[in-house]
Amino acid sequence: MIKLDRRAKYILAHLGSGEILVIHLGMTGGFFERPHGTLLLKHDHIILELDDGTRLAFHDPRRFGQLDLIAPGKINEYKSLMALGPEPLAPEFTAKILGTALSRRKTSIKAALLNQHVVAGLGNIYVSEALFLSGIHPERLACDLCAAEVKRLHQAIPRVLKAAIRAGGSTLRDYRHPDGELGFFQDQFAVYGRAGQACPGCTCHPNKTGGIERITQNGRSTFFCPRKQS
DNA sequence: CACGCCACCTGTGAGC
DNA sequence: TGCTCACAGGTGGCGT
Repeated sequence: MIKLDRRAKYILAHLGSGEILVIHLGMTGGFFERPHGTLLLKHDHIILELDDGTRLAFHDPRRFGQLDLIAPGKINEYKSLMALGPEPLAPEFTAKILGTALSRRKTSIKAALLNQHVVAGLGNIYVSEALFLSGIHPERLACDLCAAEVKRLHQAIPRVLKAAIRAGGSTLRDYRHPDGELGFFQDQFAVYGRAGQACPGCTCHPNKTGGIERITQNGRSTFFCPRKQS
């Protein structure tokens, strides 16, 4: 392997052969060292032997992950990467670009942000968090947002992602691994998974008003504060 | 084309 | 205690 790269939620491993190994960790995928002579674990699906002899296992209990070996020069034809939207942490991600993309979407802002063609790399958790930070109701239509709201969203998205990266990512309740370190951003969630609780800095009383609410949009949970998001 | 829905998969935890 | 079952998520295929 020559170098590791990333695009959206995909890891790109450039091999000496010119091939590129495209890796998506899915929900529960990850690489773990399995020294020679040690046993593989249940859910170790693929074994990689590195140049220095290190034996790595791709461990993925739910098998949502994927590995694709792309022939030299063919990465631009790889469909999963072709139509991805801008990287939210790159300079190319401007409020104007975001606003233009959203103005063409006649779906909820929640669904639009989950769409990797609009912005690349946001998952269900971070969409809820970004909408809360922006004060935008998740059921609003993407094309109905005003410029000020797009601007707030454009600021909130990198803020949420950077905070999550700083905290080492998020580890949800059903994924634990003896060798794997856990992320701790889940402890900082403002709304995600906190239905019925008070949101940060909440001045209303959860027991009287209901606190954070959970709804289902396009088959996925959304958490939001109906008083702070409109 | 754009959108919604469902399948894929398995560990977890609530409820009986 | 032991069982069943709904639920969680990212992506892609399919139907509308």
